[in-house]
Amino acid sequence: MARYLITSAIPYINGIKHLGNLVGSQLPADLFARYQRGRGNEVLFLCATDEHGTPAELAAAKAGKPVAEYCAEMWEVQARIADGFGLSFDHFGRSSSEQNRKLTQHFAARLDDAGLIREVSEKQMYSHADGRFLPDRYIEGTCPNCGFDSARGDQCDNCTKQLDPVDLINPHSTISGSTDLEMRETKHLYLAQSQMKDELEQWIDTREGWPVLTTSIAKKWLNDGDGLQDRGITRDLDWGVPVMKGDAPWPGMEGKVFYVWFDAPIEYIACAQEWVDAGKGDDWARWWRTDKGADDVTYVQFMGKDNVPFHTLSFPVTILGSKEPWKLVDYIKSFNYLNYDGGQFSTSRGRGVFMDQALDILPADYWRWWLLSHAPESSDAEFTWDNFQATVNKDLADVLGNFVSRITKFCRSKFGEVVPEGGTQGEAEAALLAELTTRVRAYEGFMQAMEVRKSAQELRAIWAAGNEYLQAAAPWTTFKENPEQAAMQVRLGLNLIRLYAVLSAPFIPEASARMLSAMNTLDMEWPGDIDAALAALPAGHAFTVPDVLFAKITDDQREDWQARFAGVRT
RNA sequence: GGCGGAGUAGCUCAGUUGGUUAGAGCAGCGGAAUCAUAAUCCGCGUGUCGGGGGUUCAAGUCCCUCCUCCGCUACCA
Repeated sequence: MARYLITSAIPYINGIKHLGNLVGSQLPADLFARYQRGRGNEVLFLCATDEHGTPAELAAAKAGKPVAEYCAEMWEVQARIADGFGLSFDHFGRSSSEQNRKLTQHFAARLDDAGLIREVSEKQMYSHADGRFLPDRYIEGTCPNCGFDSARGDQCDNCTKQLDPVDLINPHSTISGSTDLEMRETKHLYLAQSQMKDELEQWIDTREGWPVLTTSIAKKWLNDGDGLQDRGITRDLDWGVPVMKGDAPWPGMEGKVFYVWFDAPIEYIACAQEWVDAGKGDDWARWWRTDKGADDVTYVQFMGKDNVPFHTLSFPVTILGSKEPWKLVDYIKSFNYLNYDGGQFSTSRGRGVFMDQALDILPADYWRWWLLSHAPESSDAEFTWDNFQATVNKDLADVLGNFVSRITKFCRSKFGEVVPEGGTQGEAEAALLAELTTRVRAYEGFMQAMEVRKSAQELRAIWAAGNEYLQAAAPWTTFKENPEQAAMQVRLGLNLIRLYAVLSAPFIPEASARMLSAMNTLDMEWPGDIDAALAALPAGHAFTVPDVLFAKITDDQREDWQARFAGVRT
C-alpha cells in the first residue's frame, strides 16, 4: 500500500477565502487525497490556517479584538467552511499552535548551528502613531517618478516603478494616516539561502515531471539578477513565534518574532503533531522523518503560483539546512489564477464569490465540479456565471443526474425497487465494458498524474457512456418483447450507478454518497475488473429511487447571482 | 524594464519527441427515441492554429521578429 502525505498551501487567517483561493490549493489537494484513499492507499492530508503577520494584527484591531481571539474565531469559521466544501483534511491545524512554535524555534536553532543564519542590521520605517514598524506596502506617498499620489512603499501602482519607502514624497501610514514616521535601526535574522543555491538548483533540475509553472518560477528566483538572495526571517511584531534558539533565548532578538513565511511551511510538520495530539493519529514521525518510516512516503504539495518560491526554495532550505532527516517534498503541483467575470477576484473589494457565499446558494458539489473541471492548470482561467450554469446543468444534471433518474425510475415502474433478474449479456454489453475499461484506466492515469481537467473530462465521458448504452439498448423497447433481456439491461444500468458513485467520489462526494445510499450499498471498492465491478449489485438486491441528484440552475437564479456578486460584498 | 505563462472553431479548452483530411465539450442546425430533471442518443466544423519571416520533404509543433492579454519581480501573505 502506497503512502501519500498531502498538504495544501495554508490559507491566511485574514478573512474568508474566495473560489480562486480554493481551486488553487485546497480543492485539488482534496481531490487527490480522496482519490488515493479510494484506491486503498494510506493518506495523511493536512491543512491549517496561517495566522501570523501584520495583516492578522490589523484585521484583529479593526474587529476590536485581541489578535489571538480573532484568529481563534476565524479558524472556526474557516474550518466550518472547509467542512462544508467536503475538504477531507485529516487535520486542520493552526500555525499559531504550540507545536509549531516549538518546531519553528527548533529549526531556527538547527539552521543557526549550520551557519545558515546571519544577523543583519537595517533601517525600517517606524510609525510613532501606530507604535510599530510598517511593512513597505503599508506606507503610501507621492511617487517620485510619476507623481502618482497613492504610490506604495514597495512599488508605484501607477508607473510600476519599484520604490523604497524613503523615496516617497509625503509618506504616511496607511493604517493611521500618520506622517510621523522615521527610519529606525533594527536587527533581523536572515536565512542564508544563497549558500544553498547550487544545491537547490541541482535538486530542482533533477525533479521529473514537475509542472513547468513550478520549475520556471523556482529557476527564475534562483537565477534572477544576482541570484538567490538571503531572506529576512524575523519581524518586529508582537504576534508570531518568538525568536528563540530552540529553548534558549536569542540575545539581541528579544521582542521579535519569526516571519510568517518562515513558520508557515513548518506548520505542515507541526500540523501532523497536532493531528497526533488531537488523538486522530499516533505517529507523526512516520510521515515526516525519513529515519522513522517516512522514506517510503510520497509527499505532494498543492498551491497557487504565488506560493511557489516559498515551497521550492525557502522551505527546502529550512529542511535541508537543518541537516536532520526530514521528508522533502516529492512533487509540487501549482496552479495559475482563477479570474472572475472579466477581472480578478478581489478580497479587498469583495468582488467575486467567497466560499461562505458559494455554500449559501448551492451545494458544494456544484462548485467542486465546475472549479475542478476548469482548474487553472495551463493558464489563468475564468469564472463566468453563464459557463457555470451551462456546465453544471449539462454535466451534473443532464448527463449524470438524469442517468440515475431514468434508470431507477424505469426499473421501479417495470420491476419494482429491486435489481431485476434474468437475461444474458451480448455484444452491446461487451462493447460497453471494453469502453469503460479503457476509460477507467485512463481516468486513473490522469488522477495519479494530478491532471485535474483531463480527469474531469474522462469522468464525464464515463458518465456519458452509460447514456449511450441505455439509448442503444433501449430497455423500454426491449421490455415489450423480451422482459428478461430488459432486466439484464436494467441490472447493468443500476450497477453503473454504483460504479459512477465510486469513480466520482473524489469530485462530488455528497452526490456520490447519495448514489450509494440509493443503491443501498456500502461497497466503495475501486473497480479493478470492470466486469466484476458491474456485478456488485446482484439480482434481488433492493434499492430506492433517489431524489433529483442535481437540480438545474435557472436563468433567474443565474441573473440574480450575477448581479449580486458583481460589486461590493455586503 | 526583466522573467514567466497564454494567444487554436461563436464559447471553454486538448493537441506527446515536427509527419496521414487540426480535435473534444458546450452553443447552433438536422434527425432518432420517448425510460428520464423537455433530460438522452446519432449526424453536421472551408478554423488566415495572434501577424510576418525562416529552417525542413513536412510546422499549431523548431528558429527569428512583431502584436495582444495575464502573472511575478524578493518587507502582503
